[in-house]
Amino acid sequence: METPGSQSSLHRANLERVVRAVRLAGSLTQAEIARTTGLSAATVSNIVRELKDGGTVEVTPTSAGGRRARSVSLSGDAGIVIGVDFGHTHLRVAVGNLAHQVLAEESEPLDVDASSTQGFDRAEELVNRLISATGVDRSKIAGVGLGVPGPIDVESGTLGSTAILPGWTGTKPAEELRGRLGVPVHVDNDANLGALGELVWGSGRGVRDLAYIKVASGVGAGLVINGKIYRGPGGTAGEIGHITLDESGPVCRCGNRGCLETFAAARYVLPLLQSSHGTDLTMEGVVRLARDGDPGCRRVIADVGRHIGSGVANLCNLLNPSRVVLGGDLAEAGELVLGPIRESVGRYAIPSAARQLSVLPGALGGRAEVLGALALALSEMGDSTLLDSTLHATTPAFT
Amino acid sequence: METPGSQSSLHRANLERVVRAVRLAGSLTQAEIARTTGLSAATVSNIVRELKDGGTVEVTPTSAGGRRARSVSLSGDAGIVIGVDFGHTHLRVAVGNLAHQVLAEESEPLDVDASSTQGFDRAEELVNRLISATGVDRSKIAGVGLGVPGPIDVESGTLGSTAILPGWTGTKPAEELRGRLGVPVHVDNDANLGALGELVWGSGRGVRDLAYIKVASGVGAGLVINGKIYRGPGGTAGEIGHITLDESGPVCRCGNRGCLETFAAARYVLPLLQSSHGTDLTMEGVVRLARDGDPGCRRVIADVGRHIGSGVANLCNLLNPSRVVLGGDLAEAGELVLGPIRESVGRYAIPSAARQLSVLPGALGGRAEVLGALALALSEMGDSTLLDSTLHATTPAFT
DNA sequence: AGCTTAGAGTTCACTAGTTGGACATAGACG
DNA sequence: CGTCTATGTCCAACTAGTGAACTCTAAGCT
Repeated sequence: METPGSQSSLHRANLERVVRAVRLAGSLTQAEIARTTGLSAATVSNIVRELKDGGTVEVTPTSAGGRRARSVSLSGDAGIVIGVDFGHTHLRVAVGNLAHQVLAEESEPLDVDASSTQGFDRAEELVNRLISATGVDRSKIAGVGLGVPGPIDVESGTLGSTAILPGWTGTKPAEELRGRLGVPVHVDNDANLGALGELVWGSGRGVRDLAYIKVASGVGAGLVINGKIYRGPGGTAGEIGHITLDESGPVCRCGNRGCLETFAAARYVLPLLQSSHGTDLTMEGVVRLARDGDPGCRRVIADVGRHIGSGVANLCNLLNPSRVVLGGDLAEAGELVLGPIRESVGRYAIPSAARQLSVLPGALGGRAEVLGALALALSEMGDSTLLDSTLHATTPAFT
Repeated sequence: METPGSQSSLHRANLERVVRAVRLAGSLTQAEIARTTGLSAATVSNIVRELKDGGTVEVTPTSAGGRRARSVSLSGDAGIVIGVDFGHTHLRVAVGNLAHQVLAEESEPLDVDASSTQGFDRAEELVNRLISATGVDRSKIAGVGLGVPGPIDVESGTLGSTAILPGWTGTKPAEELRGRLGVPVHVDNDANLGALGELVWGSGRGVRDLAYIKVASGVGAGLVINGKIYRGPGGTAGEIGHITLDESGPVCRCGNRGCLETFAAARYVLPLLQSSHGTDLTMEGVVRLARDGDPGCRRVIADVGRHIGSGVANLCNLLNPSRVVLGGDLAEAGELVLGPIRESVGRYAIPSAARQLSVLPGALGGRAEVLGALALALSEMGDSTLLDSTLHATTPAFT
């Protein structure tokens, strides 16, 4: 690490400036780079040569109005990042490059009762499979982002006690995976990664401040503030599920009464339908039935929406984000749940805060978390362009 | 404005680095500067000479173990910033320097019915008085921070409609004051400035994330996230007063029911005591009576505290700040109100979020907003050291 | 008192890096 | 085919940081 303030650090900064400009635009000629970065043409010429020699960038001829300009674009295999997402029932892996393109992505079911060792074995295997499938050079792997479905202390990397996956409590997933893959691994919880995923590739593009609400077995939120995930000093920011909606409401697993979760999370909502719809109902099933017109399921989903809306209204008053993105299984219900949410927000949030808020369904579905893991890996390797948006990433159809 | 990425911008950055190091430490020898900034001794030598010639910095001899080291410190009159705070009943002005020292501060009553023109006349007058009192050079004024007690659109600078001061709606206070003083003026609302003041000089020192809750005629919060005021994309973040605590509670001026404000703000709470304690009661009076043992006032204050605590618990679940600072008249009640707040937070916030939260009274009382205005002026002129804390500012007794 | 030592600041030659201007290049347009 | 125009490259000039050598000062030791 060289000293900051030296000439070489300036040079490095300028290299990054150029790379960022190219990434944002997709491809640029040198003259365009000079204009957008404010650097002189001579400097750009030098920097492009250096980047080309280093393999970070590719140069292809173009036809233009004057001398033939050369189009500069990021070379696809300059660096590879990997996203791994452990869900409650699935394991997902994605491989991407520095140009924010997803090269490959795969998902497989994961047994909830699997031991952590088994889980990591499967993850390692799947990563290896995707790497050889895409034919990229293993040595090009720059970093890995890892998502876990539970509270994780980002400092120590230790998984907290209420993890959905039993038997994983107290493990250090990042360390474990790092040991197996031999590259830096960065970990975060699923709500935060979902937020990041939707921010970079989904419904949050072009926005700097958003909340991603994930409704599944519990209710959590990932907050993006100024384009970055906000975790709070203690790492527990975004616990919207335990906002109190009714002081004398049902008892929540957290010990309080009337938390949002007790009105919206699968574990509290599904029992309402068990007497009428059977005991092996899942959230997915409820959503499907509701879309097919089942009145009971519709009613339940609307009620859930209203309660979520109350929580979102509070969040909106406090944080005034420009967008709220709904993720998790529930998001599949579309307007059936979004309508009541918007209605509730409109009623309970102060008008000036609600006015410019848009409530959207996640665009990535269950992929939000893996793609967020990818984005985490990118951002941890110093890619500060993630929020500058208008990223034209090609997200291949999920296989 | 020169291009970023050039050598001269590097030089400028290094100048700032040195200034920052000196400000943080109070005074340093050149060798110490070199060590803390990572710059070489030669560079530091050049930069210090440049700063000394420019008058930004003063060099005084010291005795040390080797060659006599020269102690470098910011020269007191290198630049002056001014804070102006319009309160509901007071006008306050403070003068400070770049070393984060408050040179003079004064307050005078302001008639609520005063026209905005009158208000600005008074402000201009008071600023002029303090400037000549401190004997600083007018041309050294680098910027002004201005606080107004109402919703202000920071972009356009227009005061919103619910301002406490009647007849000020629609004015552009920053423009107005800029016209009179001839220097850049930056404006924000009182809650945000209070937060900034407590962050830099008060109960928020050493912390990066805090919420400043101001309870007065209404209830508002200023949020500091990552050491900076967070206003939200629409500029209305921090509206904790309109969090819904009881869907069927009293009707609030915002049109909803059961907002925190209806349980905690002076305008809703004072009427509760009017039949027993007379109609010309103020919040200040209630606090005084409560401290003297009046059971009714104590009860009311405790109830207010409990409700605020509920709101803070929600905030805490969402943002997980490391500190909550209570400001406004109510803060004078001390433990009478803090106790119930803490109790309520402990009950309603999830333990992991509440664990490392401290709820403190503001250390600056009614001065928080002016000092925050001072800090705003400093930060707007590119002083990014405000949060790096351990600032040993000397805050003279309030005159 | 005199010598030594060690840390502080300065000077200088050197190096890294950016820039303006001159120049070569290549297509478009008449 | 000449002209025009925008592009990319080269070179000399310039800016700014750095290591090494050097000077300076006070304290500690003999």
